[in-house]
Amino acid sequence: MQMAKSKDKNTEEQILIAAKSVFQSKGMNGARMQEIADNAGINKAMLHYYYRSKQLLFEAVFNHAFSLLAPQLNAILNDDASIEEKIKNFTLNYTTFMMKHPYLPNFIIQELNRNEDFIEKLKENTGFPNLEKFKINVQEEINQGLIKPIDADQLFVNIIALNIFPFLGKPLIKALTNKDEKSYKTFVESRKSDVANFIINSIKNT
Amino acid sequence: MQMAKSKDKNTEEQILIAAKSVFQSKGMNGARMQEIADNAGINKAMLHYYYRSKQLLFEAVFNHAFSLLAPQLNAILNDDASIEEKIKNFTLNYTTFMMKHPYLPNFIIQELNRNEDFIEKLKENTGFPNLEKFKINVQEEINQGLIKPIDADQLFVNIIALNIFPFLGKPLIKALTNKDEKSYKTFVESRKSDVANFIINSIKNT
DNA sequence: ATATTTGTTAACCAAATGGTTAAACCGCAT
DNA sequence: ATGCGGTTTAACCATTTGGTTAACAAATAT
Repeated sequence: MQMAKSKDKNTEEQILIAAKSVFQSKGMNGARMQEIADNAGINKAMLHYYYRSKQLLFEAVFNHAFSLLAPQLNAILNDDASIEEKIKNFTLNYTTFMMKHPYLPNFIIQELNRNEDFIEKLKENTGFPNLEKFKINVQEEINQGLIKPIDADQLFVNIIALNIFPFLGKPLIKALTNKDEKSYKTFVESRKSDVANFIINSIKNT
Repeated sequence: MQMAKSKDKNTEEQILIAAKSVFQSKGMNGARMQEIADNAGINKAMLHYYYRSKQLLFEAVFNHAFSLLAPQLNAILNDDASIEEKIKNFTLNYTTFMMKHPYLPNFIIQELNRNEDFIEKLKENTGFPNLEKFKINVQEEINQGLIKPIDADQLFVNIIALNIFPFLGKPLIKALTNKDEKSYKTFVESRKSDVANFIINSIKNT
């Protein structure tokens, strides 16, 4: 029977929390099993006891991270609001969420670039974001004359680029714009609405 | 005196070429000195003969990479064309350039995130991009009523976000938009003008 | 020619690292 | 109390990895 349930559950979770922290800030290649163990306050052998190998532990962390990102993207893709509403909601929600998980975008982008095969597995998951509905919505609003003609893929990439980049390029942007941590935060905060307005200004018919 | 100049020069350069290739595709943590040596077709000891340590070899590669990026940014910041012209030129030039060096943006962003202190050294270099002139230009055009009011920092970030992100998020975008290598290339090619129009549409007064 | 400096290599080294093992530990059922 | 299953640890192991060394080769200066 399972016993010491509270205890083992706790250890397994502690490991995942520690692994998240280390993998997300250092990446697969930079992460050290010993550091994860120290971080979780346990013996290194426990990592292998619960998750066989570094690779599998990494995948547990990565899949969890991606499972946080995917719903954010689906939010804009699969609801029935107008394009304008979608963009406003997405920009606000996504930025708010990422300010709480600032390592997430970088981690995912970095690891997807490290191993291109990796995303193939993700595509098979149910819940992997699908653009079909968004494309239809865009086409409808173009036909109705609400927005200017634009390729839906391009629009989608523009939306996520404007929202994600401040988290990917933070060190670069901070240096280029001479901002300290505090003013950078204000800067990103402001983008919660600025970015939506910027996009809508561009595509909306007057 | 210096001798065997052609030969040593050649080896040193071969090392840098190989190091560029390996560091840019695998990052500092993922790169292996042995792989660089193999790639350059020389003995591993040569790497240390010419560049003392992995760290110094990495910095040589990184500084060179950044010295390719910086002029791209300066191009938009320090000329006297109108904002509209600047954006058009930058978008075309930057995308054209990066299609030839697709690993560059990712490499720089990734390594700046790995070591935040790193950018401090870069800031000291002459030629580190400076936004002052761009800010003035933007303010002038706003005052003249040519473009809508917008914070110059936000505009700048939007411009580079839209241009850089397709190279950072390539695996993700490819998967989300169901594009293969060829159609992704077409997609990015199209952005050479699409992105400029998108931005200008947003900020230009009619 | 030959001494000297520079370039190159194979062999080696110490530290780090992912992973394993055997024994100890702990809560519980009998 | 004893046995048993899951849990935890210290010690250990093999491999990888950045880096060094000592000897050798090649080019140049004298």
